[in-house]
Amino acid sequence: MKIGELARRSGLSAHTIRYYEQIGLLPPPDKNASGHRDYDISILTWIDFLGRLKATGMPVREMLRYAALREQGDGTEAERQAILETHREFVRARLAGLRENLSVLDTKIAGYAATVSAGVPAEDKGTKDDDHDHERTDQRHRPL
Amino acid sequence: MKIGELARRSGLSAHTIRYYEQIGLLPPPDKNASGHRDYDISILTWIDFLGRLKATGMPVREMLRYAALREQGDGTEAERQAILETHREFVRARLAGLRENLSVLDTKIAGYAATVSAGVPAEDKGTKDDDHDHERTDQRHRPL
DNA sequence: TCTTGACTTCGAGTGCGCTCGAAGTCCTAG
DNA sequence: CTAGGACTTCGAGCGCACTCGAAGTCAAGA
Repeated sequence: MKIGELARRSGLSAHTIRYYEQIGLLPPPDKNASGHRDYDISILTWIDFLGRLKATGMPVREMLRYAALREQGDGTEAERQAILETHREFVRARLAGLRENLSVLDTKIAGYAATVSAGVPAEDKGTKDDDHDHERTDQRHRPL
Repeated sequence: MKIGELARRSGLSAHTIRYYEQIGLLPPPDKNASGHRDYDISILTWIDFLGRLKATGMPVREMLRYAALREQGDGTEAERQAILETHREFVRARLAGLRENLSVLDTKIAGYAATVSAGVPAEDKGTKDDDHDHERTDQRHRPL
């Protein structure tokens, strides 16, 4: 498979694929007589996994550590596992934070919904810690 | 409250606070006789909310839209609500993706755990779509 | 009085992760 | 034979969100 096809199939651009190879995220592929890159289909699995690491917020530097171990092959499994376990904790924390923020968002939207439907009384809907924007602070106690 | 204290209390740096003001995320605060910024405590609520938008992946450009509406005040509620609802969908999608990737991560870690404990047989643990790294592709069918 | 240190504005620099363009080579179809 | 397009390397540029430093002002404490 040449780089163009890999680009199509992986969703990365050919530019990005070369960049990933350059920094060491992708192993250097075989090249044909013309010097063109010739990829094994299995690279797609790896690219997919890289995408997941990326999507979960792993920085490229960390992916590089993992990729280097993978290249080294046997004997690096424990370290690779450790990297993934650490990352898993990171992802779990992110999920928790995201869930919390989502609920704040829900509350705030509910506040707007109340305001909009009830026709502006915005004050004293009692969503406690969320004053749902308290507008410009300088007009104290909103004159109405 | 002066900028230093706000920095301490908000977790942002004074530099970042001025930057946020400059781009329009924070409203220009009163200034005292010496030209120093004098913040109302309520700004903390707003900064906290901005932090949540940021933590959930809202780009600064979008926060700016929202902040501008907030500055405009009354009559912009529906639009602000719409922004938040759109963002909520975005966050939900992210959560779903994150959860999926987390489970892939779990599977992969389980694969490593099996390899490590069983002492290398790595092949045929049967985690289906995850060959748990398939090492260097050029050593076909792994010679052992 | 002097010094310390928090504040001001302004513009330049940083780190990340690509993204693009230039200049050249090579394969294939018409 | 020629035109087109995909490929090569190399290095520069970009968008985002800060982050920092320089140079100067000002207020309060020893």
